[in-house]
Amino acid sequence: MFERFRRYLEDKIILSENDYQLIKSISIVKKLRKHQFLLTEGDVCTFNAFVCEGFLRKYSVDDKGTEHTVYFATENWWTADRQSLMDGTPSKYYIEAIEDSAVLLISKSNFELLSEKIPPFRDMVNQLIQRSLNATHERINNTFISTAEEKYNHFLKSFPNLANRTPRHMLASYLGITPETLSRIRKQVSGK
Amino acid sequence: MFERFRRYLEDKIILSENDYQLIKSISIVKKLRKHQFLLTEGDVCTFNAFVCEGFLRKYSVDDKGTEHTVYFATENWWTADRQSLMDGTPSKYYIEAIEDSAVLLISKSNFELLSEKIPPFRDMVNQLIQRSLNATHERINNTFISTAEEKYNHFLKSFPNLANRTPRHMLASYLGITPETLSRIRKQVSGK
DNA sequence: AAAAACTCTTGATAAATGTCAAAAAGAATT
DNA sequence: AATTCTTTTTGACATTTATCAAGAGTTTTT
Repeated sequence: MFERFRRYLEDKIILSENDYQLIKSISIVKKLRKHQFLLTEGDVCTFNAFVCEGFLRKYSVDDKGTEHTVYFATENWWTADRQSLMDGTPSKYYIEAIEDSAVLLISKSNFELLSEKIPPFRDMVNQLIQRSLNATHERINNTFISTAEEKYNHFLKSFPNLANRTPRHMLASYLGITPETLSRIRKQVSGK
Repeated sequence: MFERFRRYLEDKIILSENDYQLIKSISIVKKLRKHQFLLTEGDVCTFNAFVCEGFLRKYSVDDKGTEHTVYFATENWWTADRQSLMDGTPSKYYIEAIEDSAVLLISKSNFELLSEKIPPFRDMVNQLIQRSLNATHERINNTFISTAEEKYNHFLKSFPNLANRTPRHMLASYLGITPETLSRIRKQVSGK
């Protein structure tokens, strides 16, 4: 499993063999079966997770019991609850495997160690976070600008490889609409 | 004006007098009158801006000409279009002074210089971006979870000091509702 | 101070999306 | 292959929010 992560890193930054050994030594492989949780509400998140294979989502549950998907993560993506990780507060989110998955866990302290010892790693992470922030702002903007149908089409265009893998009701909850509305939109769109 | 920024920095990190002199030497003070733009759509954003005083907002304009406020910035906040800044692409956003304001501009290259020469500065910035990302995720989650009224109340609670300063139609566009709906909500809420 | 230009509120109506219930389709399990 | 469980679709109806138009308040400009 670590090989995946290594290839990911090789693609982004240049590291010594020692660096890779250090990273490998602190990485924990975790396999998850479909429906299994990596994090549940109330937990304090203690890791960053790199997705080697599979498909996960992060979601919250509101007072009425409705799920709201805030994030998907598939191969080569990261996932965690950064808020909880940063502040040590209990998480409001669930992170659940949508498919059988394998992730690499790096604990908070080890992650800080890596950032300290390996500047290129630190810079890579900071750039990722920047990009993530940009993408999240973009998502907010789209959410407000678009109708349900436009949001659906925008998702298809942005994540063509996720479209078929994503259960509809999870996609609906990611778009902020009900499964029924999504179903009707899909019918309309296919008729065009 | 630089004094404001200095106090802000003193509050967060420990720097030498030399560091402050360096920072001061590359900071550009810019005063903005109400309605004046710091950035307009199509511009490439070339700076990070620290708000010394005043009140600004960042918004996009959709096909129908409707404005969508994505961000407010007041004293001690930062503003920029990071996407455009990072990639050198034309911005989709306007940044406009809502009140007479004074900002400190730091160009992209000087900002990188500071991050390189002054590690505490770099760390501070990275932490800010992390927090901003957390807040933005939180905002997305709230947007989906909440009704218009809840979003309004949440804004009041989160930014009590902005509530009275913010023109209603801009607040409405930040919440993703129309000014008319906001007006009706305010009437309801005040009746309680 | 009057006029003009915004901003906010109110009312009537329309459109989009949500809710609830049930049927249909698809997967997983026996 | 049959059964059970889950997911998706469909229909009828309700609710929320948007739209359009007009009027009341505020600010800004002349």
